[in-house]
Amino acid sequence: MHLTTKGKYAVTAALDLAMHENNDFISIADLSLRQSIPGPYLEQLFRNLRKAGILTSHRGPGGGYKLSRPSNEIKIGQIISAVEDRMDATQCSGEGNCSAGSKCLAHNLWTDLNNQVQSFLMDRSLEDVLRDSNYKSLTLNNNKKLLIAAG
Amino acid sequence: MHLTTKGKYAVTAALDLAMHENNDFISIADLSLRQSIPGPYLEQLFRNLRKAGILTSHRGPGGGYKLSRPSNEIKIGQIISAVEDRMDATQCSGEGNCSAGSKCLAHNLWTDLNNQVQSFLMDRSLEDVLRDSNYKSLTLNNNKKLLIAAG
DNA sequence: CCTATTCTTGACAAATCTTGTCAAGAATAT
DNA sequence: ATATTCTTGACAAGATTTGTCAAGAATAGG
Repeated sequence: MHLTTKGKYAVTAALDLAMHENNDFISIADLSLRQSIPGPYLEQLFRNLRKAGILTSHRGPGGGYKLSRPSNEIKIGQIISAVEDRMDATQCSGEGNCSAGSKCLAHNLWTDLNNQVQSFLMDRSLEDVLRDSNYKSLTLNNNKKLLIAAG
Repeated sequence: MHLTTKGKYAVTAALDLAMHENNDFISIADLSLRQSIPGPYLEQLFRNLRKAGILTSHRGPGGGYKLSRPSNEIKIGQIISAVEDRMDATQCSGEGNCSAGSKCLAHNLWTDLNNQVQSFLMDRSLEDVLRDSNYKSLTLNNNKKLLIAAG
């Protein structure tokens, strides 16, 4: 089970696109700058997201990328699946031949873990994550700052 | 979040030790053979498990390793913690400075995922896994075989 | 039509990590 | 004594991740 920066970059970039959902297309250059992700690397990741039908692109001046569906219809799990290829925790791709042709002692454990993680990621849309993460955090940070300043 | 064969080998080996809990010490050679894990590699992993207080060892003829506690008191999560050093899914080791000094858009998402996975692994002891995995699977396999043979 | 912009594609390279190996040494049972 | 087995440190091959690059195609705007 490997969740690398690849997947995390992809999610972050998609969250940025979700934040600017009403805008038109957003260029890789802008995204790269805002989220501190190397442009050419993001390019590579966006290939996969486009192929997976998650992003729509447009070339030429004013072109760029945007989400192909509303942010509440795109699950984090879909994004990760599109860019990560080693999320499976079993040694046998789930086939149950991990130990001399049959299931290893831990096979069911890893399968259960797979399901757990998969559910977690598929239960959360971009919208969900935005609602529950940064805005709230920023507010908290600001409050804290004000309190500190006031105290 | 990286769960590699390192962690999986360690769990498998610990499960083997748990299966032979009543026996005395078990040598790396035996374990290596039974579980198809490269001996010298297992050695390396067992260092960490010993340092973590999960295994007890004894040198000399008849020596080897055994669990330092009953198998129902050893959690899968403890084993994984002892050998894997990149299980954290955040980019910032949980410090919340993942994006220019403050939390990135996905920070809370990865923190929640960490907790989810950690709970899963800490909720399961070696005994739990043994009870729920291989024996049952073997039984199912045998039944299936019998049914196929009978059909 | 020309030009600047921006995605598209394929290939490549550096850095890091994982996986596995080895050898010399220390403890211990018989 | 001797064979067995862990102990420790270091090292190396392979795979993966991360990041780069360059040439090309589409397109908006003048």
